[in-house]
Amino acid sequence: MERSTRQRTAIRDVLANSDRPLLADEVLAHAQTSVPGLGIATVYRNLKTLVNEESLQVVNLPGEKPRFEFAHHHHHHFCCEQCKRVFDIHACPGDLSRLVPKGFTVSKHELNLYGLCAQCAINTEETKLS
Amino acid sequence: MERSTRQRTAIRDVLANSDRPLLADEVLAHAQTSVPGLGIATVYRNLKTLVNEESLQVVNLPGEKPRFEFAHHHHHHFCCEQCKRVFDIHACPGDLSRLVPKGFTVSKHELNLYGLCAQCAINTEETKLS
DNA sequence: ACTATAATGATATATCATTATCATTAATTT
DNA sequence: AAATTAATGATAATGATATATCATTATAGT
Repeated sequence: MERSTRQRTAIRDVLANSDRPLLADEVLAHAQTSVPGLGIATVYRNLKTLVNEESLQVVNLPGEKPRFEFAHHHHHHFCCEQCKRVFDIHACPGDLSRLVPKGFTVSKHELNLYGLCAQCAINTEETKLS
Repeated sequence: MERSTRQRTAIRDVLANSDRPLLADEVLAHAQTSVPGLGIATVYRNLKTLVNEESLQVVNLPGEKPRFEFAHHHHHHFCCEQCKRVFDIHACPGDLSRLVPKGFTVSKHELNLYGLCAQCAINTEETKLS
């Protein structure tokens, strides 16, 4: 059966406590604060397991490496063009079947927004003023 | 200077006459009907050139290889879950800045719809009846 | 504590789309 | 028609990422 290890716990905790999807490298870096020797292979192994058991969702944005977050209700993503962090967006435009041609059926949709996050918007504003 | 070759013309024609984004392999297959000996390297070379000069747009869908289409006005994509073809959707939900948290600014968005295209929806319906 | 074996870490290797290489072909210019 | 050289085609090489390998470590049941 599955065993509880410090590595596995650390990896899961990092993802459980994140409010945004993380890169494998980010998971590694954060988890290494509690388990210094942690290797990237273990991160990949655990991510794969969690994805297979559908605990984790993969967030794929064009030109970006996959990010991972615990599966939760339907939502979308916002990618900050400055800091490159990806945020969850819990609002949704709703039913979009009106957008497709006659005869097409829509079963799901994904929406990615791009722009500046609050933090980067402030920094950009400050830069302009100085 | 740039020379006009049968290969280049064939590749451009395929893309110019397509109403949906095509995979490199699809471009190759279609262009080979007019230039049988055409190689994949030439397809990639020409795609790259066209993307660099911003004539072509790259369409990246999660888990899919890149597709290519001539650049035109803002639009979205519909991916048929059955035949895997990707269609352009010219309708748009419009301004989505209402969806993001306070302080965030939205500069662009991309929307991917999934479901069945008209053709596959009919086939699925027929299968159910038989 | 002992045992069985799941899990790990380091790194070699696989994968596979894309690019580079280079001999050959063929489109332009003269 | 000849010369120049851009473009092509075949395929080896690359690059980025993820996985496999395997000796070692450490968890959990007895």
